[in-house]
Amino acid sequence: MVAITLPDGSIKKFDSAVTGAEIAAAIGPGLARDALAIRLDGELKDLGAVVERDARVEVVTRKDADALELLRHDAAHVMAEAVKELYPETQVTIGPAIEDGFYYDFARQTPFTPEDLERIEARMREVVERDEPIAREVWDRGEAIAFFKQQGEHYKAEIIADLPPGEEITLYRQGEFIDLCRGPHLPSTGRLGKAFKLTKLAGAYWRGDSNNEMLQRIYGTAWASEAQLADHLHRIEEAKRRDHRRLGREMALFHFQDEAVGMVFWHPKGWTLYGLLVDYVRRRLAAAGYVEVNTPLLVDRSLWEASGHWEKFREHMFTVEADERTLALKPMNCPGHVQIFRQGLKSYRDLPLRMAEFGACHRYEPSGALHGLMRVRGFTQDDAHIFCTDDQITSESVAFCDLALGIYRDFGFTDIVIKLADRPAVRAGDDAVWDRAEAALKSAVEATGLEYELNPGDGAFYGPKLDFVLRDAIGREWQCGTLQVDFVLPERLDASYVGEDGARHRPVMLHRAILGSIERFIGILIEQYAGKFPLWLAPVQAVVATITNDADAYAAEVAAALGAAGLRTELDTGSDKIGYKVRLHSTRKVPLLLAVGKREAAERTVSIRRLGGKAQEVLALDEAVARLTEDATSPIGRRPG
RNA sequence: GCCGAAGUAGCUCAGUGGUAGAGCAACUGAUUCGUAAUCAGUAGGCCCGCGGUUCGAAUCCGCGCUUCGGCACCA
Repeated sequence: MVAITLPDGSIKKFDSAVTGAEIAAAIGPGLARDALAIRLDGELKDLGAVVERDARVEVVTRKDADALELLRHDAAHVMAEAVKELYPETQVTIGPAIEDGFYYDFARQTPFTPEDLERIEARMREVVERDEPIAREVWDRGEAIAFFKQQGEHYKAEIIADLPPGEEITLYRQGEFIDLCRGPHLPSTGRLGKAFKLTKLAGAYWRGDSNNEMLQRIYGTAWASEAQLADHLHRIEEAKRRDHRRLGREMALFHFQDEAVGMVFWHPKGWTLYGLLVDYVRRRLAAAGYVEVNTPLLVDRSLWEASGHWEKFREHMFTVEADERTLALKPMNCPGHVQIFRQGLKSYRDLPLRMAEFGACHRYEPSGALHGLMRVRGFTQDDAHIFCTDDQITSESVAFCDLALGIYRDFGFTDIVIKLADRPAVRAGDDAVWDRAEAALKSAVEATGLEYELNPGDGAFYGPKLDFVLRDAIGREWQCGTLQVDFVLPERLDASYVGEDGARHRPVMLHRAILGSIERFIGILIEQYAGKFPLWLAPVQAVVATITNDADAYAAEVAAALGAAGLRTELDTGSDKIGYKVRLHSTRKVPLLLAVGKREAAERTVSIRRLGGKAQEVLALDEAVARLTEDATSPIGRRPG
């Protein structure tokens, strides 16, 4: 007797062991038809899995969130089957389900072409049409290895040979195609349905190691319904429309060109934005007790040798020869800050010393890593180093988390994941110090009340760190802030302070950034806001547009009044119709459009239209200036001057 | 850096061996209009670069550069 507890709490009894399919059938014919798999005591299993003892069972259908992973995993297998049919000389390797879809890595001499992709997708649809049953088989390890070797599938044989001893070797067979797989799978290929699409071709290293040969990866997306697929494709289009590289060009914010690969040419409107961000952060830092400094871009090699960068970071540094010496463009600001710290004797009374710099850094990034503003070779960090005692690590960490989260909130980021990376295998400093530093970071994160993830062993060699990952308006994640504890650099560069006891001590350095790089953060903001910046950040805040040229003189007066009140204002006295001007400035994403015609000129009013809205608000000029300057106030109050 | 694809007007793209094109943007003129496109005209090109094949190359071939999609990298 086997008693199966269903999700609604009811219990079905069977005389002997039953399969998932039989359980579904016992509940109802509709469910039997829709069943894809079961969840047995919380664990996903094939529909054909046998339940031999009392258990909780849920029947999984397309409507369940679990179904997506199954569908995607099956899509990968169906793709592999299609590829083997079309190109039998191809070897299969691995093909997992991933976010939004799946991929499969293949080994093949001649690369796949975009036309091959179409053929493969068409063949996949035939495999689905055939509705081949998918059967699970348990194999002996040696036999499985011999089988795949004999099939010419050397990668599969290698994977099996590397599986931990004692692990059950399961193969899944569908039609002529048989693949090593942990499962679970759908009962047949027909259940995959039609809601899938192959999306891109890419290279990928075998086992993710760049020392290995490169395989060919085919990516696809798969969903439970065609409506979901259409939604997904629509989201991709939406993301393209938000792409900061496209918006940056359209909005005349910046450009790149071949003579300065990976470095930004900031245009007037982009530089306005840049300045606004720096100004905002500068005032936040001042309020949080930081001092600001500036250190040289070009520094002699000897300092980088002393700091350890020459040894660990050399290949990412640009160098310059001059005066028979080798200078390096700074890739980081920390060694420079230690030089300032070392000027003059420091007392424990000087600590914590929070030293900030909008530090222009250059790094020779691999060419394939460059990506618009997000990954550049010349950028400016909102960097700071906090020199403090061991005892101050906790309070400084808590204060930093508070500051960072406040800043993120001002830009509309509230969905933030914090990652705590602790000691790596190879590290500097003794364990007692690591214990304290890790505990300090942990208590700082806990004080924020936010959830955090542990990245075990992912800390820097010189200390543990917290990373702040923001999730933007369309769900993408960006790592921005960081807080790193460093016990090593003060030692290497001989920073010290005099303690209460009159003896010399090593300070601890906390490396920290909030936006990360200004360039990158602007890229993120462009995409977060889809170019429609909040009023305080918009490069052009208002356009005064005339309805007829009779209002030109008054319009100039309105624009001047707004400009005098500190609003970034443009005047449009062109001879186009007001409808055209509304459209033009709307597509340019100007937040405020002030239309003035004969009526406004006569009454000394303005008609305000806000971006995205249709409503117009007619206000007296003085009132409008007061209202709009109020609306344009930055989150930390009016800009001085 | 590695695999693949692409590079034609400011932008989006057509042109696949025989006189470089369209739409939008720009410029000029007319129009003076009440909230997402007024009309007409003009101008705009080392077709990424360098070699090669050919009577002839934007088009075919080779090399290089850059960009895009991934992989690796992101101390």
